[in-house]
Amino acid sequence: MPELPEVEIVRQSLNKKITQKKVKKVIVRNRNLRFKLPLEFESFLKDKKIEKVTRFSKYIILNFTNQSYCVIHLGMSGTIHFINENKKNCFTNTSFYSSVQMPKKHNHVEIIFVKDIKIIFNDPRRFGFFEIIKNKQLLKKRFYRFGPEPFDKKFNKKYIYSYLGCKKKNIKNFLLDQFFVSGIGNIYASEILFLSKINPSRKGNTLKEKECKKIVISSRKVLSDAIKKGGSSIRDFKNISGNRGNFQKNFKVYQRENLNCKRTNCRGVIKKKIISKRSSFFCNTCQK
DNA sequence: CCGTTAACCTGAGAGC
DNA sequence: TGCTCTCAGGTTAACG
Repeated sequence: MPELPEVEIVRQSLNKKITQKKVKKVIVRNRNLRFKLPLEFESFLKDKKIEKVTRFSKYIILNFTNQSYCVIHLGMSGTIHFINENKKNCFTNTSFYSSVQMPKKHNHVEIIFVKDIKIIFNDPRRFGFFEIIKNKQLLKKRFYRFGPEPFDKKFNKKYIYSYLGCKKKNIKNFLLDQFFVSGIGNIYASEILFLSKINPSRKGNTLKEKECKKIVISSRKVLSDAIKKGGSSIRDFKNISGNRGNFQKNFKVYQRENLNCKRTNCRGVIKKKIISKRSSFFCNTCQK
């Protein structure tokens, strides 16, 4: 489901809700996630206190006060629900896939804090996963191969131009490659290329420096706009606190096949093309 | 090393 | 209704 903006929204609300809270109990109903949940998972979390909740790329990182960590990936369909037993019907805006009614069937992990506050990890497809990381060095090691996030100043024209070099892979796949750039997924890759006026099928080695610059600017714009709008909710998601993702209303190309191009003075029509088994949307007229 | 493919899963929606 | 097929916001092991 979630790309950088959606994960950031989840991080923000989690950070508000569980900072300084101590884990009282962990219940695992299904260990068979994308990677099998380690056997020591429950005991590792128990009695640890949350210092803060951070994020790298599409990963949520629970930072414990003793400098250890729990890394969470939501996969395609994972959601985190916040529940305060003292205030019934209190959900955070951490769901982008499911409706308010959580199908209990897919509640795989519950982390219960003091004062009857808990978070529930729900994931129908089970592509999501948890990892425990014992110290700062190991956390650094976990992400050392990852490319910079678009907001990082290392993600600049020169970096992109030299990384693409003579490589023949198409630019759409580069944007999805987390070792090149971290946090972009299938929706935002299409949106970023539209804003950059670059056709998703263009081979990496054909991009000019000026186009690399455009990718820097547009990826920052698309992702930060999406965060401002609370992320994208493709399914008809609503939650009780009333917050929901709204960026889907701003999509210029994603899921707009056969509709008119939104760029001023462009009379093009949005096309859909399967690139490496994943759908890409683009304007055949203004994306060269 | 590079680029592509299959595999991991469930559920919704389309078409018959 | 019910069956089959396709598709979905991601990652990674394996292959040529």
